[in-house]
Amino acid sequence: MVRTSAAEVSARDRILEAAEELFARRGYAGVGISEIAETVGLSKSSLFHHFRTKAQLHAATVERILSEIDLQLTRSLAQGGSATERLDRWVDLLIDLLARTPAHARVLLRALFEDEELAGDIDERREADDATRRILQQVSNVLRDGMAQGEIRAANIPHTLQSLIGIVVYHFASGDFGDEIVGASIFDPREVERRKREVKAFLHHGLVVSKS
Amino acid sequence: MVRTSAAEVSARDRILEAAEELFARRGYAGVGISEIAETVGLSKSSLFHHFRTKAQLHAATVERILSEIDLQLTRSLAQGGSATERLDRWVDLLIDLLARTPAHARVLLRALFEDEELAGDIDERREADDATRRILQQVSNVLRDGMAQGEIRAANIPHTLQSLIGIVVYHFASGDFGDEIVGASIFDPREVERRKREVKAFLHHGLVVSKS
DNA sequence: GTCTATAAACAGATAGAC
DNA sequence: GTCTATCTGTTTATAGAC
Repeated sequence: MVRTSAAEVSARDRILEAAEELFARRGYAGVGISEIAETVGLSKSSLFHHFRTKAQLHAATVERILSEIDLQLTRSLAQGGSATERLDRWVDLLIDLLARTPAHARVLLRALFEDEELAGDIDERREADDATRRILQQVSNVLRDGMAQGEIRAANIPHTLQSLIGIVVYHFASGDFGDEIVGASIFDPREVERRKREVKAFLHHGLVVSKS
Repeated sequence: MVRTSAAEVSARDRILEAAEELFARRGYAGVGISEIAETVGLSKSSLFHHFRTKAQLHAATVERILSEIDLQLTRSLAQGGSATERLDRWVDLLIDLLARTPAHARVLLRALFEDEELAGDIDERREADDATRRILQQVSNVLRDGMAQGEIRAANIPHTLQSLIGIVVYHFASGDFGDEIVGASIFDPREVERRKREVKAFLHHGLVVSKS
């Protein structure tokens, strides 16, 4: 990987930033290479110098997001604490990461749906899959630990993972629809803080008031 | 609206079925009119006889799904019961509806993300929006009733709606990724039943074991 | 590393015959 | 209601100069 020497952002990174924004808004098939090139201020052909195909550019975009999230979550979970504390911290941090860059959640969810048309064996895709596995393995470990300690209810772990993804990632990918439901921008700092509180309260108490 | 006289499915409906399947797999921009036409066994031009534009065909596809879901959920909620009972029934039925037709959840979630490129004022889109509003209003009412009765915890209703959508709809839209997480097809009847149990347990108890 | 020019395929949509 | 033929613009990708 070639790095530019100084503080200036490399052409490669500027392409990836523009691509993320556009892929988030219109998906893989909805964005043309020429449109990304225009946004960056390069010609179409220059993009093909940095990325062999459109599919590889997309895979690199997804990989960049997942690697960053994996890095930060790993660092946070390493700080220790009870399973409940780690789970709460995981939720807070993931929400912060997805709220800071609105394009993240959308690109990630869309990438899930677009797995069929992005099937080829691209290095970046394999790295993205690895990052995904690491992220999921770490939450699984927290849940398993919590269950062993009696801190966390004995739920089915895979289905719990799916619920956590649905609750956190879907919300920040829901765009105008989400805005309309909550009556404000889902990325408004006040609404982000509210989301953290509501998600954690959901995890701690569920919705239904216990009769016991 | 023109209806064929007998049991045979109209060309319009055959187009909508093929369109749903394809839009679910590759999204709005990823599917060509000619591909849909080929699947149905008609020429490209024949599709333009039934639907003025590609955007209208897509809107009609989404509208058909939402109207069916709205109809069934309305019927179910009308059967009465406590707020908790109605909420549980709502979850069970929505999961059944999304599990019965794998394309449904994907088309719906993708439509959320593709709101930008489908902005025009199409009749079918307005009807789809109305159905969505009715569906959400009905769950909101259940939640509000339950809170008034002390059956349901005093949570923020919009954020709770988002969580419910994330937990139920995302799961059935997650495709191969979801399959890999749960270690089986998410549409396998056993896994669907498990999803119902896990979601309801989540709603009733949360994840964390209460210390009180 | 960036460019212009171009290839070859495909998109959505329309005209008009039957 | 379905068809063939066609228009116009756009797509990904490549060749080759600088």
